[in-house]
Amino acid sequence: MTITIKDVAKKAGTSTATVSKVMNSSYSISQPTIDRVKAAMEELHYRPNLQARNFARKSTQAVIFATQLGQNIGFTNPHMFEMMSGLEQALTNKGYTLIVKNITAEGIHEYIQNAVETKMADGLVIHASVISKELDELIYKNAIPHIVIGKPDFYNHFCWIDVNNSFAGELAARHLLEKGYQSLAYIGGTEEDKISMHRLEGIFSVLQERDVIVPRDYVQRGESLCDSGYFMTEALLKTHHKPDAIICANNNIAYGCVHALHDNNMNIPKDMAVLTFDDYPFSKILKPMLTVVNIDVYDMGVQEG
Amino acid sequence: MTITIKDVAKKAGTSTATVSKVMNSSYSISQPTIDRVKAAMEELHYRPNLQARNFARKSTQAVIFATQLGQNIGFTNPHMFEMMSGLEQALTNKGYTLIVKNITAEGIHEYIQNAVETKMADGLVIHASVISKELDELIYKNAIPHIVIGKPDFYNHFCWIDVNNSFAGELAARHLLEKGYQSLAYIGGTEEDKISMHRLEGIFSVLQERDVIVPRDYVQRGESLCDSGYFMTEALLKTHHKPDAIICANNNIAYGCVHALHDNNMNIPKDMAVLTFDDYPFSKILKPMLTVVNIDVYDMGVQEG
DNA sequence: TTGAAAGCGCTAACAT
DNA sequence: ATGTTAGCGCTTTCAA
Repeated sequence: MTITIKDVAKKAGTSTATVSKVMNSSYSISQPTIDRVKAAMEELHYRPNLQARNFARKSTQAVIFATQLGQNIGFTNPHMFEMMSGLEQALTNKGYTLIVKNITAEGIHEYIQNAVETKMADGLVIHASVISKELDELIYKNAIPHIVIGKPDFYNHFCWIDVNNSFAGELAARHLLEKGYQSLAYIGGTEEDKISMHRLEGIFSVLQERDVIVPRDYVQRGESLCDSGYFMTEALLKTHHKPDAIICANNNIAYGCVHALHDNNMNIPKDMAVLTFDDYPFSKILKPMLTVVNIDVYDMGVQEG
Repeated sequence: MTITIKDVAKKAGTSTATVSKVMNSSYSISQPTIDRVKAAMEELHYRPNLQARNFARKSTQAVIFATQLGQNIGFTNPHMFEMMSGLEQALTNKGYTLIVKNITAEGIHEYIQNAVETKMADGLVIHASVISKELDELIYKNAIPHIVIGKPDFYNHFCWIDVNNSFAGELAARHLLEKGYQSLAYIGGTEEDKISMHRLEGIFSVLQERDVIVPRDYVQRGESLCDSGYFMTEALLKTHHKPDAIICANNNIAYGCVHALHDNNMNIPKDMAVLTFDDYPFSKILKPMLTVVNIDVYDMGVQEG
């Protein structure tokens, strides 16, 4: 029924080995033979069976992206999908296939072990939200090809990459100080929000280095929501000495911040500078261009390749 | 090196066929043999090679989700990832694997053809944003197992599912009218936003059925953004006869709407009812609970299974 | 109830 | 430069 390498070989009057060699353009085959084989392939509409090929080659040409999905994840964690998209792109370029797998930190050890033992994929990309110490051990002991996206928060042997949020924070602070702003405020997520905390750390390190003192109420914490950004900004405006620049932990917050300033008739950046970290979607919607420390999460996915 | 079915057979003193039969619990094997084989598998830590199994069975146990990814997609299309997550869930339950593939409407025909011919997957899930007439033909002629997510906007043979947005609109309108609201306004996306348009259609059909006349300025169009919702709401508040209920096309818009009402000191739902369509994230952040026509996009993905 | 053996479709030594 | 052949690891008919 389906055309196999045998059919092609027969039609071309060669052996299957020769056909294989032509396909993989390895070994030396004479031009006439190549032509005959190619003609036969055309004529028969031959398409090699990838499964058979990979099986014979003992490779899968696939990479598993293990992360926590579940309801509302599309809304709560766009960054992850952004990375996933970048990853897919990179893998495609290298002829790999992306398998997406939903898993929890509890289940991952078993899953990965099984995936590796049953040879489901050649490599793994693991979101930091689902790693564990046992997983570290498993991966280390078995030398499983992997990469963790996001910095692990415990001692480990993982190979990981992350956006250097602390550094981004430093950049942000330096930039503002260099522009002449004196008193920087930060409105960020909760203490659990590591990204926000890292950005704050970076900012602090710069301010300390320059002996700038930050009033307690210059650092506000809240949810990563439009509204929360709004309220935190209003809180800042009520402080004794108003700051002259606000660094927002992320875009949701920045959104609310801009709103609040607008409602208070404050001009950006004249009355108040506003800075945030991700480009999207500000490039499109904000008339007063905010300063943006652009971090390419998509690109982070691409780097995995 | 790796333990194969042969090793198990040897250790259990049987043939590989028997081992295979034990694994697939088909055919009749005596209990003692089953025990021996299982013991051998345990002892050797045998793990069947899935690639080999699928190859022999001529199946891949994989489904490709073809959609358009690319930069910022995580932010612009959370719904899609929501569906993807549901899909993954459903596939996992059936022992299938989800392959995610980025593709455009231009490239999909070639990709799918290739994917099918080279036997990359057993089935396809295709996002409506990348379908085309040629694809329809290809899939129809070759009887390729598939499902399109989202309603195609041209005559076709696709097997597709979609959220019935028009019906959701009807529900919304009926609900409000039954609660005693008289003049319904709609703030929605642009004309290109099909979801928004379908919801509006549903609303109109109910209003027409009851001979309710809708003033022109009761239907506002804008971007699917927080800000846009804000401005559209303010526009509504400036109309001659203010409406007593606002239906928002989606949550971004609803977000801005609530804000605007708040800024205008209007109480929800006393002064104005607000209704929107997706649950998330209102369940968490809004004190005055909005009425929500909950559409489970995640579940839509699950249905694919 | 079990086993022998012929594949699945391709690759890769090894020979020629 | 080309062909022979033995796999890859599992399934599945067919016979015993």
